[in-house]
Amino acid sequence: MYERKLPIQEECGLDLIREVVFGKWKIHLLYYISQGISRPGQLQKNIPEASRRVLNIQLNQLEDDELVAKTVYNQQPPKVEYYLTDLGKSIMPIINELGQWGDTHSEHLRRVIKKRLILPEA
Amino acid sequence: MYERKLPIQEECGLDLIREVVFGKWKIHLLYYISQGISRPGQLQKNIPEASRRVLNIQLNQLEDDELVAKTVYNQQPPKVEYYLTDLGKSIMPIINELGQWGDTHSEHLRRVIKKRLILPEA
DNA sequence: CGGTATCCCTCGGGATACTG
DNA sequence: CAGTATCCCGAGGGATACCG
Repeated sequence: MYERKLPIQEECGLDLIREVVFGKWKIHLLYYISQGISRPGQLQKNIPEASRRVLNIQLNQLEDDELVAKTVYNQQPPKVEYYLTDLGKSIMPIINELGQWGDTHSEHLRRVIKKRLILPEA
Repeated sequence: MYERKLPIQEECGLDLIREVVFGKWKIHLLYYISQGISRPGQLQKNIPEASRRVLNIQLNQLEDDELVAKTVYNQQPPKVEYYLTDLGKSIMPIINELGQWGDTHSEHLRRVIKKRLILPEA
């Protein structure tokens, strides 16, 4: 009965997840795209705290990771529509659960997070 | 029929989640603690890629956010045991799902992630 | 409207060494 | 064994301006 040195199976799943969805705005982007908000301008409006540049970077990464894809319409003015791939769709249930969890405990979470922002000046 | 400017409910859940679980090792820590690996030294062994310092920082944040708590035994040598709070327990199902999703798609994910690391030298 | 380039700066996180 | 202090670095991300 050897102990496993590295519980590869479980551990790596979490590592991979982190690589793919731990950008500051990635879960938001996935969420909004899943809601049919497909155009970059719309996404930007829904996440005003993020700059256009960062949003594009993270969209590109999501594209590289094949969680989203886009349709480019060759016209003036340009028009682009993002959509979830099958892989992207497969992760949405979990992201929705995360969002719900955050909502459910929002009061508590807001409290502890604020503490983090204020205490430092002690 | 007004459009909602800010879909506060859903959006904020995701923001809060990010604040609480998006440290580099937080989901790993939660996972291992949930598996009964409660002592700092053991956690360290299971996450050798992380330094002791960072692990402690993230454990402290998880503590601040009240996802985990610890028991300190006043003895020599010292002994500390972390455990999940009710709030922490409540998020484990989702984290497990994340891990499973990562495992399920590990082949695909490893492929696209590697691409990210190699292409840049073009 | 969509995308990228440049610049800059914060801060998360790694290494090491020290205290209880 | 557990925790913290110091030092340092790179990446991630914000602002702005410019091409298609």
